[in-house]
Amino acid sequence: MAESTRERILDAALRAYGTDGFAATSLDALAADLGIRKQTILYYFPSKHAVFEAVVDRAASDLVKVFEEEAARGIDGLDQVEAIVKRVFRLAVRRPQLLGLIREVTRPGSLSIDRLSAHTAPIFDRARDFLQREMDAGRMRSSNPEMLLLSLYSTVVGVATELEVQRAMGISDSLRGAVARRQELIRFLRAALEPA
Amino acid sequence: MAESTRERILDAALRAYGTDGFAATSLDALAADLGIRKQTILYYFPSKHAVFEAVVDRAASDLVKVFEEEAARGIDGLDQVEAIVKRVFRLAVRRPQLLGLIREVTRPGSLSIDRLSAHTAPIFDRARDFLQREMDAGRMRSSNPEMLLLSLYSTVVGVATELEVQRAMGISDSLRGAVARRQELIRFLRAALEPA
DNA sequence: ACTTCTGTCTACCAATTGGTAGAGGACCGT
DNA sequence: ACGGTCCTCTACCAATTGGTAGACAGAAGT
Repeated sequence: MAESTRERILDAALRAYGTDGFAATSLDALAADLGIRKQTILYYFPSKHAVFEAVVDRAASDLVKVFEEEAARGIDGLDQVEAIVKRVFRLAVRRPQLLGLIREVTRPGSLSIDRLSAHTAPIFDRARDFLQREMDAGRMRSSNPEMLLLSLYSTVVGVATELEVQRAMGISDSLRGAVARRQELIRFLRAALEPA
Repeated sequence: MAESTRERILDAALRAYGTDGFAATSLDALAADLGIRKQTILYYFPSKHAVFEAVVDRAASDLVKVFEEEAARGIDGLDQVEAIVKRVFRLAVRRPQLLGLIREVTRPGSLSIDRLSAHTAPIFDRARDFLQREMDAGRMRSSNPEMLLLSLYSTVVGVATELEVQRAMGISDSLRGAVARRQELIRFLRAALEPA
């Protein structure tokens, strides 16, 4: 079955908001990209901002699903960290706009940050518990798990999404480049996390 | 002497573009914030985009200055990394919009990325050389210096600027919080970089 | 006194913005 | 055949956008 109009709108909106941003994407541009009129968009969503919120909701639940799937496997220690990094990279390669949207939402002064937080809070909690558990078990260098989580988040998301910075540094952004980046990142994280 | 109108415009524009973004900031809003008409802004700058470029230029050279000052001290190994992290954090606390602007410019699909790169390329080169030198001297775990630089960049900038993510994780964003974050980050980086 | 230059303003403008009102077609169950 | 619902459209609209033209005031040079 062909994708419903509503779904097509959300797909196009994710692409546009994830690369150009919310403010820079007009309803007219979005509609033109889909070959429809903006009034059709406003039939499915009450306002431009409502489109954004729907996109955030869907992106967040996609993201959460990835983590839940991974967590369900119940791997231990640094292997678990490595597995998650690999998943995030696969996502960054396959659906770069998704991480772009996260970046858009988490910018200072964002409107829909709470909407995103509501989805992600449980996985943050779970991640923190995981780190604490691993530290207690001596499989990971002990430190403040919240701060560590923040460092991990920044590193992984940054390496996965800061493509322009990479270009500026002269790093190749080919697929082979992505694999190399991932490998180097995993080595970096293992070194940072291994117990002394 | 009172600040010139041109300087006042650049200050206000940095604040606005660094928090709300370029597209979301109209010339009218910018002018209203300064108590002038937008035509006065257009007297000093030929277009809205020219204002942005001027802001990027000034922000980039401020940033570069910070690094050059630090590099001039010629510290070795991990102490140098720690000193730079401290500088970046001081910047993040004192002028958060400056890092916000960097974030805006480095977003995928950005227009003025090349303008920023032109300024920062020399310090990236210098940083890469520094890392290579330290590895050769055995003061740092050896790995690909370019990739390592990217990991460092992501981690430092992320921890310094991802305030909304920190809120979502339940981390305090007070000044004391910033100090704690910095301390934890330095421990994290030391662990990641120390030779085996 | 006259001119020139600098800076800020008022008055516009065409294009674009998000959003409303409602027509009309396609498909539905009856 | 027919009323209702679903979907997409045309036709508008008021507000806002970035940008132009030019008036006007003050200071400076001559």
